Amino acid sequence: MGITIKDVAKEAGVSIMTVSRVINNKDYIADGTRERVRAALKKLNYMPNISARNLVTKKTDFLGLVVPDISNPFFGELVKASEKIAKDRGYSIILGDSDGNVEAEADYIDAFRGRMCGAIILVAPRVEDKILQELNREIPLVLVDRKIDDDDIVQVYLDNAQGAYSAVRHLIEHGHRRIGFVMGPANVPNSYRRKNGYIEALNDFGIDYDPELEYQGEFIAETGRQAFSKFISLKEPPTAVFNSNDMMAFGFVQAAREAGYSIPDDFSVVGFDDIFLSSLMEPALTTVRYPFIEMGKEAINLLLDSLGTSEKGKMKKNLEHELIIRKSTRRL
Amino acid sequence: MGITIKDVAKEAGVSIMTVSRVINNKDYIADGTRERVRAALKKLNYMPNISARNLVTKKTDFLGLVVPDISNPFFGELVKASEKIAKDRGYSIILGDSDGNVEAEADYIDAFRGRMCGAIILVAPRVEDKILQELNREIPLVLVDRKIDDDDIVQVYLDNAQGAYSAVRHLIEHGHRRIGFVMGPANVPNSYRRKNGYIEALNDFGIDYDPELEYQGEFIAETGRQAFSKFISLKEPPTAVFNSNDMMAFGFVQAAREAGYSIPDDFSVVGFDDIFLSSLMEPALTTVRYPFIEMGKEAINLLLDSLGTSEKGKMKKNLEHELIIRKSTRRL
DNA sequence: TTTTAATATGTTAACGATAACAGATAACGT
DNA sequence: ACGTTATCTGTTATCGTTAACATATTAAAA
Repeated sequence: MGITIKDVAKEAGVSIMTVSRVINNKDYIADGTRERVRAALKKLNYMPNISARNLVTKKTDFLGLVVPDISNPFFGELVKASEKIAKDRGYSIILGDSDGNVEAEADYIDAFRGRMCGAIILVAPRVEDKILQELNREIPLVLVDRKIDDDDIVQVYLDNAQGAYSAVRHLIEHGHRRIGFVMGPANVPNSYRRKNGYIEALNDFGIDYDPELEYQGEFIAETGRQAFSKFISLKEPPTAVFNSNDMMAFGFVQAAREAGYSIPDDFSVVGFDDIFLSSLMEPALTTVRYPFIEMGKEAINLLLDSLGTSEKGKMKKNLEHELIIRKSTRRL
Repeated sequence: MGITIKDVAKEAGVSIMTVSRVINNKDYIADGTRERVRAALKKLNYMPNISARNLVTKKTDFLGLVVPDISNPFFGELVKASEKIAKDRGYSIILGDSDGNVEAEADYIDAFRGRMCGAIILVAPRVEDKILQELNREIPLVLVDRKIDDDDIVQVYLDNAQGAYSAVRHLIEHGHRRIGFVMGPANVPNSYRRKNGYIEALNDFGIDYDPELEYQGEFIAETGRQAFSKFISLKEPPTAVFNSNDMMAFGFVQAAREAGYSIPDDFSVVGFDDIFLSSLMEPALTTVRYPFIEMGKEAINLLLDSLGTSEKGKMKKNLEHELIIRKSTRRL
């Protein structure tokens, strides 16, 4: 069926080894021979059998990438940036969408191990640390958007508590004292880190944490809508709401408007992530910019750089957040 | 380094062939033997070497997927749906982001051929028909969102002219006669098909096509902004605008508002695609729903089903569009 | 000229899995 | 009881490529 190196060798009148050398640009090939081989290669439209090559070299140029949700523009940007860098450096991305599901994350990890991926890039907030540490012993690994207390694991992350702190401080500095908090899943580290930042900011400015002002759900718009319903039914509703991500903020804004309220007049709303829609929505959303493109790029670069060295201790990157002030917040 | 089938065989006290049989659930294995092998498999945490397996079976469970832009939620949804179906059916997706670039599309196609993908899913509006036809002879292929006049090529598409026609008819039926058209790249089939639908609708309702009311650019928000600038400077600006996609519509709306105009009072705006943001923007966008999730699902299912049969002639799926009327259009 | 090094190519053995074939034992039908 | 079939396991060849080693030629150095 397929053209093999043998066919090329016969066509060019040389041994398969010579063909292999030409393909891999090895030294000591006579110019004439090289040209004859190249001509045969082209004539037969030869494509090397990657399986055979990988089998003998024990390497692959596949990188496994697991994200919670590609259809979320947030991760879309990250995947795009990663894929670009990977391609530039000669690697291909095998994609896994875990749908935010722990089992799926673990399944993909297993599948990627079996598929002989050269390395794995994980945006997997839910898998246990222990599993990751075991995995790291077996296959090169980068953790994206997740900090883990293990110097042997390459990681790219952002201080989420700090980001949340900036957002909440911004609200407080604009006179808000009753600040609602829309929280993500309790078992996701970045979720409670954002909560910690929220509480810390309240504390620093002498505001008591009121559990009534918290609504917990998923990182989706629907949760924001539900949070609105809860907050509006309160005896003393909040004047501002810090959402754990932009999708939640959208949901909140949408529900508020449908109920006849105006943003930011009735509620100041802050999000987290700064996905593409945040600047387009009405009103444009004040949010914490999450450097997801840089994350993707850094992840692949760090990973590929770490492949050679053994000093992964230095292979950590703490990226900076930025508070983007738009139109969804106002001075009380 | 890695555990091979040989190690497992030794551990279980059987031949490698017996281990292979257990792994692949072949018949005629004594229960006791099967259990011993399974125990050894588990104890050693064995992972088959996929390269070796692929080499001998001449199959892979990789599917190459090329999309123009994963960070675009439109394609994000498509990729997500495809990936899910692929996973359920035991395949993995290798991702390529062509950035809407012809060379990149071709590069990925080549890379996927070499990587021994079992099949290729292409969302590649720009590659030439001829290349696709050649490719189809060599490797199973599905064309997504692209109609090609070749019964041997599996394809999933949507009548874009019809969709555009619905959108423009909706505007005409609401009393608009001067309808602007924001067009995508001229060399992209779906781009001029949408134009054809636009013109056809005008014709059917006795409106002359006026080149002045057309602005041509890329499928991005910026083009919508530029279109606004052009249209507003016209002696007689349009009262409604049909954008070739939602992103353009966003840009148009954004620019219009920044210039102090109101939608739909000053301009009725229609988009195309119905991406996630369309329902969230203010005003919610009237648009033509593009069934991208169904497309992704159908593509993989059709592809995988076609792998067995040779009657690809029937392997075409024409999906239906739907006009979603929201708040960005009004009766004149 | 002879030795040594550089250049150029070929031969053989792996890599880790499955296919194809074959051998052995147990079960069955007549 | 005997051949036949079903069940179970093992041996060998093979997939397409590169690594390691070997050989042959040419050029440079002595």
